[in-house]
Amino acid sequence: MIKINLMFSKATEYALRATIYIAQTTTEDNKCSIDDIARAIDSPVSFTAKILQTLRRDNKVIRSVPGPNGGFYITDKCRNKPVRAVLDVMGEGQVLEKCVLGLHKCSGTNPCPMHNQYKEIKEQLIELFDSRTIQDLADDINKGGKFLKSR
Amino acid sequence: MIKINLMFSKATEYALRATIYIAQTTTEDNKCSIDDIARAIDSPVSFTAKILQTLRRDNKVIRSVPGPNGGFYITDKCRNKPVRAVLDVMGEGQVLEKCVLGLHKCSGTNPCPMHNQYKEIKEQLIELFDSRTIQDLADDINKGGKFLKSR
DNA sequence: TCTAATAAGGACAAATTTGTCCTTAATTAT
DNA sequence: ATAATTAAGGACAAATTTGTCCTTATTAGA
Repeated sequence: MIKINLMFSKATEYALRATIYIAQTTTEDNKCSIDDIARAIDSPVSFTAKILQTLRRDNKVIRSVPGPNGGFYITDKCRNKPVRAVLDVMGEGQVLEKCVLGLHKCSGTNPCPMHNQYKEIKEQLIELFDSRTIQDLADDINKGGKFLKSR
Repeated sequence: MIKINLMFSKATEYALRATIYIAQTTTEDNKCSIDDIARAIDSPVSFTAKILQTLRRDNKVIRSVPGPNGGFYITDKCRNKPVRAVLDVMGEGQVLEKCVLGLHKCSGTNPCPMHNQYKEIKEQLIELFDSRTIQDLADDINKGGKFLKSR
């Protein structure tokens, strides 16, 4: 049995991929369904449905309407949010700040032995998730050569 | 309820801290006990015991002997292994290679939209865990100003 | 050899994460 | 209004991770 964890929970990985897919394929007038999304990002349908509920909470990331021609979509305002917004709504916003060795309080004044070197990497990670927007990543896919599932 | 996951499992975090503590405080003639370790790294005793069993497997990272004056210690050979060795024995050696979006096969030929930028960060992470040795980190602590638990 | 000290190991329990299924609610089109 | 379509939401189940506890094995020393 091989381990494959890193960085984010499965739920957050699905959330990131789903959000990017929604940004890539929908407008307010052209929504997509749970089934579309799960197929496109290669995720379990029912679990994905749960995650989409979280993503739409308070309209922070995506929106949805039920009924015929309903489904999920994203507003222009949300498209332009940093990817970090997805982490936040999934409750993993602080993940990028965490200590590699798991100290509850690891900082310049109480550093773990990895702190100083890891800090620089951490800053790049934070910059990456704060500077790239959801739309940004969707555009990458539409330009071609980038994917949301393995082939 | 706040989330605090990142990067490694709790088990691996404890494993890293425990190994560093053992390198910091023991020699073949001066071992330390499970209780010492759990106290020093602020981890649950019984769970730590389990993790230590894994770490000593095949003498890959640490060694142990039961009985009076027994306990855990590390050989010079193992001290000088990269921290990556701890990840390997904990079954998380591949963690650093993983895709941030969770694609099973994310690579230059099948990249996720984060791949290119994340690759550079990933390389630094790998370099960090491959270049720093266990003893290295233990020395940091002995020099003072670095810690294995929060104060 | 006996006892004490210590780790090894198995069985189990609790907590969390991942996932499914079914019913209800909302929306649209007829 | 009614029917069809779709998401919302709750209850539950499975899998994994985290953690505990108890018994056994090993070692050292008296």
